[in-house]
Amino acid sequence: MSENADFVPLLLDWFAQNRRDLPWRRTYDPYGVWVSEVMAQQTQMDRVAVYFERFTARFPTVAALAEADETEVLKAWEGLGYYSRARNLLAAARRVMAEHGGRLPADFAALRALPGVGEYTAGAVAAIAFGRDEVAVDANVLRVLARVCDIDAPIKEPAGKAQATTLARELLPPGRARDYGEALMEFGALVCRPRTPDCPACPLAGHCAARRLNIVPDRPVLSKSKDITPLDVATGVLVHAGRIFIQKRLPKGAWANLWEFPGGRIEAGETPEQAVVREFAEETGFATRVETKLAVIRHGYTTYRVTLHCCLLRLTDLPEAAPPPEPTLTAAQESLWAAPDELSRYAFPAGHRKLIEQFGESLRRPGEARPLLDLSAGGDDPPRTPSTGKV
DNA sequence: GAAGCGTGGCG
DNA sequence: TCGCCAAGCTT
Repeated sequence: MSENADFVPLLLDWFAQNRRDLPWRRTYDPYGVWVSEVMAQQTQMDRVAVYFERFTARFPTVAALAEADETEVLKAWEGLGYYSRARNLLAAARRVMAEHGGRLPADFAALRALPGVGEYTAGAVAAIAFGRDEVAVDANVLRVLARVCDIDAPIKEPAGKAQATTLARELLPPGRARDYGEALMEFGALVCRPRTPDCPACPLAGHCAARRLNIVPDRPVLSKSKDITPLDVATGVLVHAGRIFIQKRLPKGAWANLWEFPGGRIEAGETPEQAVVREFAEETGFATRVETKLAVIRHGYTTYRVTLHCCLLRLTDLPEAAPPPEPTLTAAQESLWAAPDELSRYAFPAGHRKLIEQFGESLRRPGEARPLLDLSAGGDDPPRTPSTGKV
């Protein structure tokens, strides 16, 4: 692989000309770099930038974050996914206050010891925020090195990662870890892209082993992909006396500590309406009936592709004037009856947030003869059947 | 080592 | 529509 021995100066030149203007690059404040790197885990930079601005405006320093409630932090993270990142970030901020005097440590090992900081993030913060000679090997770096240096091991598996990491360290120009690390990743994101590498415009083309061998489509070597399971889920918006029932999920597993409408998997032979009534009874003890179907929302997560059937529910055998009953919770740690305009305070999974936006929109639409969802209580006559559009 | 953990964009 | 993929970490 002698042909690539000298590509790093070209890479640094390219970066100097093509560096994106990302918010944390204005000052490289360590706290900002850290937040951006945690947000960037399994997330593309264009999305990170939007959340970053809002998050750091609300929590501008380690101290400000450390003093926050988890509820607020999750709300600021809402829609970004992988919510354990937010909970770990908060826990780490509190530890930085307690153990590091409120200043993020510059040392790789001390960074690596913080919750939510793995090999990548520790290297990225050490190099980018503090200029330490460390490497940050993310999916971009793996792909770039697999192509330029012709790594033939599956690049996401330990052997392939180890080869790439060794190469990345050997190629690191001492004292320039920040530019080098950012350049490798930026180059992977903008030029040496996953399925559409821009080889004709590539400044490293003359140094790329995969290009010389005409095997760019075969680099990196990919692992076998996992199956995606289709899943039908029913969820219910229970309305009583103008308030909506929501519950806070358990502290472990998917969407830990986020709020939601109760619901669950539609079993074989069940209709969505039957499933949501059954699930509601199991999770809250409430006896309900379906008043109307509100929406069908499609979304995916990890190994599932979910079709979410959303129903408007009413309590059976309870007058609207009666006070909201107390649930017996089996799938949640807490619950409450929220006024419609209070729902925006809580963090919901994306599918449920879409549902809220949809029926919130119908509330605000004045031209309709009757709102899609009538939250103004009473509820004697059911609303018109809405069109179950995808969201 | 493998699986769990979100979401949205794109070809 | 569908599969792939993203500046990964934890258990």
